[in-house]
Amino acid sequence: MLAGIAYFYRYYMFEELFKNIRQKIAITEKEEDICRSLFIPKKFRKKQYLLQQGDVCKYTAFVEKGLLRSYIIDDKGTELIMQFAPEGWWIGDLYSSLTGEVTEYNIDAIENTETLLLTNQGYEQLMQQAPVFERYFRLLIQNSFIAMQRRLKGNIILNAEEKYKNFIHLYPNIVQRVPQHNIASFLGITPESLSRIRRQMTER
Amino acid sequence: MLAGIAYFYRYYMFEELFKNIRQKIAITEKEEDICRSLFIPKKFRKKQYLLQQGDVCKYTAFVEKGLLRSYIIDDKGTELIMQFAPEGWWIGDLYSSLTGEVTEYNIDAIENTETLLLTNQGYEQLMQQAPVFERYFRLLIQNSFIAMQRRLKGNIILNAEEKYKNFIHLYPNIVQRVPQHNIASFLGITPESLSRIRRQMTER
DNA sequence: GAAAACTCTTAACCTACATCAACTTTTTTT
DNA sequence: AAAAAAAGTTGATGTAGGTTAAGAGTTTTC
Repeated sequence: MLAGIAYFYRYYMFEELFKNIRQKIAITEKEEDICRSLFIPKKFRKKQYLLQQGDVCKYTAFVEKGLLRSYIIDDKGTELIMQFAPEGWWIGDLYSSLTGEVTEYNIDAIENTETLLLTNQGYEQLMQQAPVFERYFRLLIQNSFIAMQRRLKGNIILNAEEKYKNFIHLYPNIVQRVPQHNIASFLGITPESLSRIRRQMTER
Repeated sequence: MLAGIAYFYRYYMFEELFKNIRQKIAITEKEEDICRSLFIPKKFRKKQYLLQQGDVCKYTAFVEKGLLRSYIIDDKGTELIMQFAPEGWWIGDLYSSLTGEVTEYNIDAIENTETLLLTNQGYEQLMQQAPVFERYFRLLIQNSFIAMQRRLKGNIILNAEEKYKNFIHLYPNIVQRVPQHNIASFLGITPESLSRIRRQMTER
């Protein structure tokens, strides 16, 4: 009976992950089990850190429920949000994980969040034990790259208002869930500017 | 004798490519041959297009010698250079290749350039015939993603002068090889601004 | 449920960089 | 080697968005 509960619990925990994986590749029962053995469920309460600058990144996190953010802090002490990670997104610092160098990123929870952590070794093991994941991660990073390229482009050619409209269009759900100044930070504009832009948008 | 020359020629053509591949993965003679059968050597003269906006991207190019650029043209008709691709770099439009949608990118040659083209089917065949390349491309895109992320960050937090200095630091060789207004375009600043920045830098 | 800590708004002022326009220098074409 | 085209410079002027500062909500904490 206890085992049954544990099984159910584990099954429930991996729901989003397997949904996400199956959108990209076909996996067998066995490969599912490998995942269950390698991923570590972990919850983060609001404001709790998954990674802090100066650390070496040990995990890449998959978000099952909730919302994380990664950001850097520049010379003047201003935050620049690099990524929001709601349900179904991965977050971490690939560079630090790969090289073992310390990270400049901070990752913390905007909402109470349930994650599945994959350690760096876990990642290697996954690749060896279930090589289909080579393809899964290739596709994942491919999409991230394309998204990042677009974001860069938007960042250069759009003005502040267009950036905001574009953001609303791309991530309507995130707009509802994060404080406004976080969106400003993601867009690379000041909270004051965003506030003015929003007023102008309603005035017209 | 002719076969000998052809062989030598082909060997020579693939030099950079194999060097690049071997930095990431180990490949066998057989896999080398598969490459030789799938890549199409093609030269581009200065200003010649590899891809134009409105086309569907059919090839991804590896640069053996020379220098290509990819850029988009915004509403006001200004070019934004997304990438310079000197020897040892890949260039194309991943999104258009993957989806079959038309591209917004233009790719042309800044210098006379020798490339190896991989068609979209060629890519699929390569993956099937030599699955190690799944890993090669994953690593490749992983690095591109990290680089893109850094570029975005720099673009948001640095001022124009810092962006230029950063560029010189990262790509000293490219600075020598491309016209100054192309660098301005890559950095998302005007040629006039870059000219003024350079004057200020020598004055001090 | 009062205090403290965030979050958002508004206004006055400032600045980095864009725009426009004219001119010089370099490179390419014929 | 002249003409044309492309690349780079310089100055005057404009402006989007940053900065500073103060106040008004809102949410969290104890």
